[in-house]
Amino acid sequence: MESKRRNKTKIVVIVGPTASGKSNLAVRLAKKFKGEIVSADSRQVYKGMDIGTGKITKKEMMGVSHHLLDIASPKRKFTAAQYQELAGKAIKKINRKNKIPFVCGGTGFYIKMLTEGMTVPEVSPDWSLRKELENKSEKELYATLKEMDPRRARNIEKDNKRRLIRAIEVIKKTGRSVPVIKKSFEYNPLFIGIKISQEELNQKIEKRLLERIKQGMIGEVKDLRNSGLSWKRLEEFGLEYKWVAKYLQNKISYEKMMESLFTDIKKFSKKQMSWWKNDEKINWIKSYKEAEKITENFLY
RNA sequence: GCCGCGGUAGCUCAGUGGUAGAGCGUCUCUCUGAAAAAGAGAAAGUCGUCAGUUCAAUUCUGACCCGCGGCA
Repeated sequence: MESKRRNKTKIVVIVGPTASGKSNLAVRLAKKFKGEIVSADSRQVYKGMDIGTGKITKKEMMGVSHHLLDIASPKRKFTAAQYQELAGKAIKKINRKNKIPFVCGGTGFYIKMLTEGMTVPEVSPDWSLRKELENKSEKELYATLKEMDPRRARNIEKDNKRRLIRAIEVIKKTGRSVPVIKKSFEYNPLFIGIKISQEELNQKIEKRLLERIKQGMIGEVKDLRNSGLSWKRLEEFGLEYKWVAKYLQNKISYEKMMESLFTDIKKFSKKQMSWWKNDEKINWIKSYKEAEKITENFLY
């Protein structure tokens, strides 16, 4: 096992819920161990979405290079497969400079795709087909899938419309069954998770939200709208963008917006944890010192 | 003090003479190009208290307690 691992690129992966202080930990570690950061965040990839996503500022970067921020237009949908490819490239690039890649972010699915090298069917989304299938019921879609791809039908969730549509999309385009997931572990990762109680996290979330408001989060959403994004699209992004957009359309009051933001962000943080809490590969740390020590042992 | 309305799951409320439901929340879980997305499952109530009618009461009756509104 060890000899096998020796040839693989070492990466340090930092996970944790929103507001737990991942970015700061990543920067400190990267600075100490000559690293660069690869973000794993499905919203921070978009340009113009800064305050609402909690994107790190130039100053906070402390000179450490960051990859996969501001690489997509919010007008188009960025996908997990694109992420996988671009993150892979970024890691190679960092590696060639003899630096250590530090993957840091809150999107569990992206991290999983990257570290487990999941091979996802190479069929790009067909939005008109999806729209068409959207009109059918889950039952109908399941029946269709069962006929076209019984293998995939066996392990899919019958009530999950979105996934049923995707599976049908794949079989329609390729004519072949949705393949069983293959995993390839290209990297040798060290997983570091930030341990924090839900109560403490909730306090941080509330404090941070008030700060974001002060920093002009509402104006940011207005700007995005003025740049041509539809309200529907803004709501699709979720959390800050969703609730501020509803507020700006006068669908809800300011109080309702704040209340929904608190509850939704807390909910989101719990959902994030469900990706990691039972993962035995993760080293849960409580302090920077601990993280530094584990990283040092791992790298040298 | 009188009149009216209400007291059912952590919260907001349905409901029925045969010991109860929903939404939200909580907890588990899934995750095959939207993942801040999409979906699944579970736990949870002495139905305000006491008494009466009844084979049977959360449901009907009475008293009491608590909350809200109105009149004094």
